Amino acid sequence: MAARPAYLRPVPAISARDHVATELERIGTVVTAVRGMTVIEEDCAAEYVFKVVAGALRAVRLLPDGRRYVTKFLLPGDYFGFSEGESYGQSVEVVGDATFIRYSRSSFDALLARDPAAGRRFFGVVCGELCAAQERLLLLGRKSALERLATFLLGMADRSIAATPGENNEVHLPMNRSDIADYLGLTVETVSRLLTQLRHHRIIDLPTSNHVVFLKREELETISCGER
Amino acid sequence: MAARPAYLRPVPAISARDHVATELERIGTVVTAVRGMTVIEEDCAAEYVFKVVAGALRAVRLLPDGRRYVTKFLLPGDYFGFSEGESYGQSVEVVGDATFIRYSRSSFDALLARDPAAGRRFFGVVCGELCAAQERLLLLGRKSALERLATFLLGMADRSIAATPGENNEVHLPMNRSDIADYLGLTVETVSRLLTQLRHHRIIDLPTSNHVVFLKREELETISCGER
DNA sequence: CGCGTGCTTGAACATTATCAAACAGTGTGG
DNA sequence: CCACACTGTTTGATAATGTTCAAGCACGCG
Repeated sequence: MAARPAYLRPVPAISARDHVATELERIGTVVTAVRGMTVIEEDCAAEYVFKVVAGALRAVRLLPDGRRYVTKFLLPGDYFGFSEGESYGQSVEVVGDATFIRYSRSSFDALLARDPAAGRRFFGVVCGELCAAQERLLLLGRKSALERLATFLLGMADRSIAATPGENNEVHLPMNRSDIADYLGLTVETVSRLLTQLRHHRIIDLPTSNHVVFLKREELETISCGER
Repeated sequence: MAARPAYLRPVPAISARDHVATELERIGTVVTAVRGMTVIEEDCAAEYVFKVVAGALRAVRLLPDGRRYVTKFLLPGDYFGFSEGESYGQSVEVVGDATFIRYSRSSFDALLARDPAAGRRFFGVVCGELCAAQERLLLLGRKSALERLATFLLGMADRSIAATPGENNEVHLPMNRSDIADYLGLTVETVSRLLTQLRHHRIIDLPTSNHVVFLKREELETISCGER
């Protein structure tokens, strides 16, 4: 088997073999997109809902003066494009070549309208997203730069495919320093400095700038929840 | 009519007169709670879902060392207690004496299971919450202290009852400085200093410490989105 | 080989936090 | 009714964390 980085290994389009999954399969189209492409543009008509199959994307919001915030990194299994109103609330761009499934909003809505199981399913999905967002509000509101970075690294490790959460000891980071900084509410320089600081303390290793190895996972965990 | 502050004026328990509302009405119990009470405790079994009728509450998350973050202020019309798993993800405490409706999780789930309209409704509600959370991620990640405060004041004005959004020129703040600080990821001192700064620039007035009057709304709006 | 992009490192600076103290408003008990 | 205590707010001086600006380095690509 070819040595593809984990984030590029595809996962099955639909994981749970239930009837909601079958219905979704019927209405979805598989799409691939290359690095840098914009999949969704903020304030444009919300015509589709998506699910990531492989690769990585980022959800982005901008301030009028150009300051950028990365709301979320989208990895295999994640949905995106949900919106309450007529238009999308944020842009979504491709970080590393990605494959995803596209569902038209009208057929998605029709599914919700006729099938209570689908409604409950997606209600749960969005509740989970909301909970994750709250976790990040805590991170941005009350954690130090180092704590944010440690939390991020552990979180990425837990989210990577085919990893037992809490046990994965290396991560490939599909995004660059600038994306990480904008995700953690820091600057590129600070992210870079803290990574080298962790490296000098032999808590992580950085074989390449996108490949992180945890040398002392427990210590990272201690840092991440602010216990020092 | 008694001069009750707007945040204590009750709103109808159920606003939209549709059949989902009727179903909800059947399964809800009205509850009142006094200032300081804990309605939901983080990590406890998620047995109920709630909807605020009057008053104000705060959703809170804690770090092991005691740092606190206020995830959201809950005002009349807001739902709370949604959770993906078995337990709540955050605590909810009463800020100003509150009245709310309590729905048991099992009857709420049953409603979702039999009624597609209910599923869609709450899917939409949670999507809206998610969007608001993303707005706040941008605020915490990329806005300055002053920008955060301006955004907060305008946001509270828009959310107060019986106000035309964008036109309300005064707000009563049911929460104290410490709550505001924990909501904006700042300290009490910074919040206080920035409020007096806005007052000295005659952008707001503070007849009492919880009553804010907008003297130059446009300027607040300019500040809030970082255009200066 | 040279260019470009992204990453790292350093020095000076700014913003916001921390520590400390004074002040205001409210309720309680003498 | 006043003194007192309590809580919440404001203000000041100092310090820390993270930013900004600037330059050098590394890797990949034409």
